[in-house]
Amino acid sequence: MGIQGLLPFLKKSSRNIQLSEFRGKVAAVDVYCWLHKGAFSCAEKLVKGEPTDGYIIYVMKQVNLLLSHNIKPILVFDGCHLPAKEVTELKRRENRVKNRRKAKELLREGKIKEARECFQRCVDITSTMAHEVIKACRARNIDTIVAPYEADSQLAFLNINGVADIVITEDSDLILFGCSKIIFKMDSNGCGVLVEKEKLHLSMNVPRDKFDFTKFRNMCILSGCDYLPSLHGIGLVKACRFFIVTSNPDVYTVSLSKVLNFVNM
DNA sequence: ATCTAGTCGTCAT
DNA sequence: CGACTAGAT
Repeated sequence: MGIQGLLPFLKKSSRNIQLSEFRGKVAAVDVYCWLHKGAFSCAEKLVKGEPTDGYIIYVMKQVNLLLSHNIKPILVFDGCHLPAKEVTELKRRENRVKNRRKAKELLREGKIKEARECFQRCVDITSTMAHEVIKACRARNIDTIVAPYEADSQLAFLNINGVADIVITEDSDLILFGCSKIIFKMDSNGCGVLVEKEKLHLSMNVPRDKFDFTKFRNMCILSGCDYLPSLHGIGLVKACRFFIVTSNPDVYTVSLSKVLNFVNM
């Protein structure tokens, strides 16, 4: 679930853009997002195990959109699952099985439209599908990378080290990973929302020289994240208010009573 | 005003 | 994954 409500919180650090602004740049792409959207168009065939290239067509359409703006794409794929997220993965698998049963049932009853919705809910992006897209890219000389684990950190690495000027994703965690420029909600017209690291202080309501990225990251962690149970009643706004006044930027050594006292709970 | 937990949409005809 | 929202605090 990442950080709840991070993108709306960062409205002052965001602006609408068009891909044409990034002519000549290199973009690292979180392909999982495109794979998932593309799989929607051919969900039933994928679940039934029937051959389809619908998702490949969609990914390549997006790739062509970047190329048409003279942007060089580097497609980053997910590698191994993180052991820390195994529980989440198991729940998702369970959900898929449930929806698959329901889809087949609806199909028998002749409720085609409702069945399709269930099929779309239980699509799984397999490594075989990823490999098909990689082959399609290789045939067209498009760079692809398979990350050791989740693509997030690989995307951030490429951006921080200057290999990629921008990152294209739907995952707000990339902001915490330290990316300088991220495009969210990119549509098929090349419009999207750009979030810049250099503008993060605007959303925290502090002057640029008072902004500390570590504080920002710890503020997000305090508001609640995937990796550990979170404090009830503390969201981004309260976490932000706390970190503006505290001199200690370390979320782990700050005393709990201090936090609770500050937000008067 | 803020937080939580649940539901819905992503494609494309 | 996020967006949106009803409902609780």
